[in-house]
Amino acid sequence: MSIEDDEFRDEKAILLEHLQQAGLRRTGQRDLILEIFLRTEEHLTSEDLYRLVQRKDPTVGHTTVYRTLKLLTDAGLAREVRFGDNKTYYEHHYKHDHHDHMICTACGKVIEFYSAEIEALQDQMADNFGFMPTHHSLRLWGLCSECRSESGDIHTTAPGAQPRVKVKSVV
Amino acid sequence: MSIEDDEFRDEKAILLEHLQQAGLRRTGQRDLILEIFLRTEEHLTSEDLYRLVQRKDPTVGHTTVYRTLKLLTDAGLAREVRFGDNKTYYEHHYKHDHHDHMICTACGKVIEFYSAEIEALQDQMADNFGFMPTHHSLRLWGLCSECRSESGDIHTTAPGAQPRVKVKSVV
DNA sequence: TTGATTGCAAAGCATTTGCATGCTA
DNA sequence: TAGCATGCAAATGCTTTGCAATCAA
Repeated sequence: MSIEDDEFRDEKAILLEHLQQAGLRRTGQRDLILEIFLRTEEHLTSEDLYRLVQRKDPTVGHTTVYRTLKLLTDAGLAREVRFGDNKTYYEHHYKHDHHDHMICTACGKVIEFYSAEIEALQDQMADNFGFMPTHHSLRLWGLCSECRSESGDIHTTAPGAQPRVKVKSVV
Repeated sequence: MSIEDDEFRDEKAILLEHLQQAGLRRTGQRDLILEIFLRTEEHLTSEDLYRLVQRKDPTVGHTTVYRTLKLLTDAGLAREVRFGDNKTYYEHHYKHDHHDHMICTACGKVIEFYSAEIEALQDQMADNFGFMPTHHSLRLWGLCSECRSESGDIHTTAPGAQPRVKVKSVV
C-alpha cells in the first residue's frame, strides 16, 4: 500500500488541495478512480475507466466516474480529448509532457507529438488579440505512414489491425 | 433568382460534382440548405440551420438538414467545429480563408485567427512522422481581452452580454 | 450534526436509423 | 423504372439530474 501511495503522492496532493479549496470531500471512490486512471497508459473514455474501476470495486457507479473525471479535469489532473468518433477521452499528465495529437483516419492510430515552436507561436498569436490562453487543443487528421503506403491497396484499414479509435466524422 | 444563383455558382458546382461523383442526386432541399448555409455568416448548429430553412420551406425536416450538413462537409463546403459546449457547429469557406479559433470561456466569444507560421510548422511536424494531414483543428481557450480586464470584478461574464456559446466543459 | 457524495433510475440532448412514400436521373 | 432522398417517429448513445441513503469533516 505504502509503495503505491507514494507513486502518486504529488497527484493525490493536487487533488486533495483542489478538494479542500472547493470545500469538497475526499472519498474512497475518488482516490480509487484517480489511482486507476493514473495507472492506465491509454486514452480512456468514462466507460473504459468505469469498467476498470468495477474490477476493484463493483459497487462504484457510472455516475461517480463521470463526475470524478470532471473533477480531475478541474483539478488539472486530467485532460479531455476528442478524436472524431464522438466520444470523450481522458488522458493524464503523469509521466507525460504536454502534447498534441495526429489521428489516422484509416486505422485510428493516435500519434502524440510536441512542438515548442508551435506552442510559442500560439502564445504569441493569443497575445496579439489580448487573449490569455488557459489551455488548447491541436489535432491533425490524415493518413499515418503505414496507411499511406497501403493506399494503393484494396485495404482501407490495415489488415487485421485493431483500431483504437474509429473515426467517423471529424469533431 | 439569377443574381442569387450566380452568387454561389462555384459552391453549387462543387456540390453538384460531388453528388455526381458519388452517384447521389441533386434535390431542392439540398440546394436550399446550401444556399441558406452560405448566406449565414455565423457558426451554425444543425438546429440553427434547420430553423432558418424552416422559414423558407416548413416542409423540410430536421433529419435532412443533418444529412445535408454531413454531405456538405464531405464535399468540402462545410467544416465541423466544436467549442466545448457539446454541440457541433458548422462554418463555410465562402468568402473566408482558413482559420483557427480562440474561445473565451467567460463570455463565449469566438475569435478567428490565422497563422501561416503555425500552419507551416504543423506540416513540418506531420512530415517528421511520415503523416499526411488532410485537415486539422487548433483551438485555444482562455479569457478574451474584455473578460480579462473584468476579472477583478464580480462578474464572471460580461454584464448583459449574450454569449454565442456557453462553454461548459472542454471538448 | 451538516452538508457533500453516491448510486440508481429517469431524464436530457444531440444525432442516427428504420421505413414507407416521394422524386431524381 | 430503379434506387436515391425525404420526413416522421422511434431508437441510440453519451451525459446529466433528481433524490433518498450514506458518509466525511
